[in-house]
Order: sequence, then structure tokens, then C-alpha cells
Amino acid sequence: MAKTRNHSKKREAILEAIRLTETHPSARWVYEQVKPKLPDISLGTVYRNIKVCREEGLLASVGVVNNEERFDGVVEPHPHAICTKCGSIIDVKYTPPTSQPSLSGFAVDNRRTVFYGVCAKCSGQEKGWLKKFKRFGRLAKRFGNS
Amino acid sequence: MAKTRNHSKKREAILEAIRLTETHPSARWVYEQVKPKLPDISLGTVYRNIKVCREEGLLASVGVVNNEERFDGVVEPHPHAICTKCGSIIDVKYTPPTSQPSLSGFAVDNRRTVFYGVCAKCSGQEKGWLKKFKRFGRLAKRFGNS
DNA sequence: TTAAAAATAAGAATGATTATTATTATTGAT
DNA sequence: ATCAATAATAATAATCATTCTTATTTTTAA
Repeated sequence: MAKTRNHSKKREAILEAIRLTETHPSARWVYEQVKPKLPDISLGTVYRNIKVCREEGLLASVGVVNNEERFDGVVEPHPHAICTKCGSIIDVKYTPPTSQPSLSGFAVDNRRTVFYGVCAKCSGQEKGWLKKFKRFGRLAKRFGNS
Repeated sequence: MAKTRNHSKKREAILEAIRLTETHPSARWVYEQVKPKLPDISLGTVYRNIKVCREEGLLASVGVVNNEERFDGVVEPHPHAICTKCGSIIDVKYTPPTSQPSLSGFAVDNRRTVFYGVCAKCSGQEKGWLKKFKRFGRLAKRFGNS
């Protein structure tokens, strides 16, 4: 029987904050979220508890975006889409085929699929004329499409 | 006509170092590689030139492993396997199906597939008795399998 | 040749994360 | 409840990869 571990109030609040959002937040975001309710929490505590929860399998890392690690309360592996403009991370409703490559001697125990691109919000915000040129691919070199 | 840009000696050396290895190195690894041949190169120059080459599409980032960004001279997208013990990155000979999920409004222009696990070398180095127990799954909780 | 532009080294600055340490809260047995 | 062991914590210092700044050198092109 898996012995369920006790969580402190702060750890509960941290877990809850990550579970209640869909933004796949960073440690600092969680800190700023929890701080008003538990004013004497520190950023170090957030980092430490995130680490504990990860070791217990209660949280997962989604990856590093703009030099910040981002976390997910949904630990079941699933793909994500990351916006290269604003750094937002979106869940992808899509099950990648489970076929495994042959990796002689390498024991796979996890896979991660990430789609990079531009989210709806960011491509909407793009200046009209630039969008038009980009569609023609003329300025792609100059302004970049990724 | 794509105007090929001039590269300085140092940039050439940096590019070459990354292209000649299969280790998907970090900036510091490149620096230590190039330093003996060009002793007055600095780490900042390596970072700067890697950035330039990335913007030109001559290099790709593989991701962040142990807080270090790792690079690849092979810019054609392909999956990687990352060892969670030693951080080594191995090319995967496997073409993930090209089927795209529907991501309303999100314009995908790149995807990345990463397999996490333990490389042959690391699982070979593992102490025999621990390996045996792990096969039985008994100490998996305690020692972790990922 | 010469003036503008690009590349550079050295080192300072940044910023996320981790480690340290002293203090406080929690637990469990008596 | 009492007391000792243990865990959790805040504050802050330390770490370390990466970026920025600035003064200097090199390259370019006219």
C-alpha cells in the first residue's frame, strides 16, 4: 500500500496552485500566487516543495522556457505546444503513436513531445502588414518564422 | 539567392567543433574544445557565435540538460534520447509520424521528440545487486527508475 | 589610406536555482 | 502535558550558466 505522505499547509497551497491553473507555471509564478494567502512563504520554500513533489511524482516538469522551468500538475505524459513569442504552454489533445524506436541499450522510460510555434493570441497581435508578407514568405529570412 | 555570410575564424572553429562531435555539446564544452587551437578565444565569444549561427539556422538547440543548453550541428529535426543519469544525448534513428494534432489557432512550425531513460553505459555501470533488485521492481520506489 | 562596421576579450551584471543556517513547528513516546 | 527528535521554514548567501558592457582590435570597402 502506497503510504500517502503528509503535506504541510504551504506544500498543499503550492500543489493546489499548480493544479488549478492551466498555464504550466514557473516557481516564481506559484510564489506570487500563494504569497497573498500565506504571506510568510518564501521563494525557496516553493522551489524546495516543488522538488519534493516531483520526487513523489505529484508534479512534472514541462521543460525550460525563457530560462525558467515550468511545471504541470498533470503528471500523465502528454504533448505540449510552446509559443516561441510569449512562452505560453498549451496542452495538446493528441496521443502520439506509442511505437518505440530501437535504441540499443538505452532503456526508455519516458518520452516528451513538444510542438513549437506561435499561439493564436500572438499571431493575432502581429502587425497586419508583417503577417501578410510572412504569408508570402518573403521576409521569413529577415524576421524569422520560428 | 541566399547570400552566404562570412564567418570569422573563431566562428568557423566553433561551428566545426559542434559539427564534428556527436555529443550535442554545451557552450562550455565547445569553448574548451576550441581554446587549445585558438587560445585567445573567450567563452562569451562562443555564446555569441552560437547565437548568431542559430539565427542563421546553422545550429539547433537540443534542449537544456542539467541547466546547460545543448546544441546540434544537424539542424534537420530528429528525435533524441537523453540519459537521466549522465546527461548524454544520443541521436535516435526514428522518424516520428508526421501527423499533426489540431491546435486551433496555434501555428506549429517545429516539433521536438525526446526520449528519456538510462543509456547503455549508465545501466552497465550500475551495481549488480541494485540492477537485480530493480529488475524485480522491489526497490524502484526507493531508488527510482528514472 | 582611412573611416565605418564588425568582432572580440575581459569582466561585470543578471537571474534562476540551490545551499546554508538559525529558528520554529510537528510528531511520538513516555 | 513534557520532552526530545525530526521536519519545515525564512532569510540570505552562494552558485553558475548566460548575457551585457565597454574598450580595443580587426575587417571591410570606398
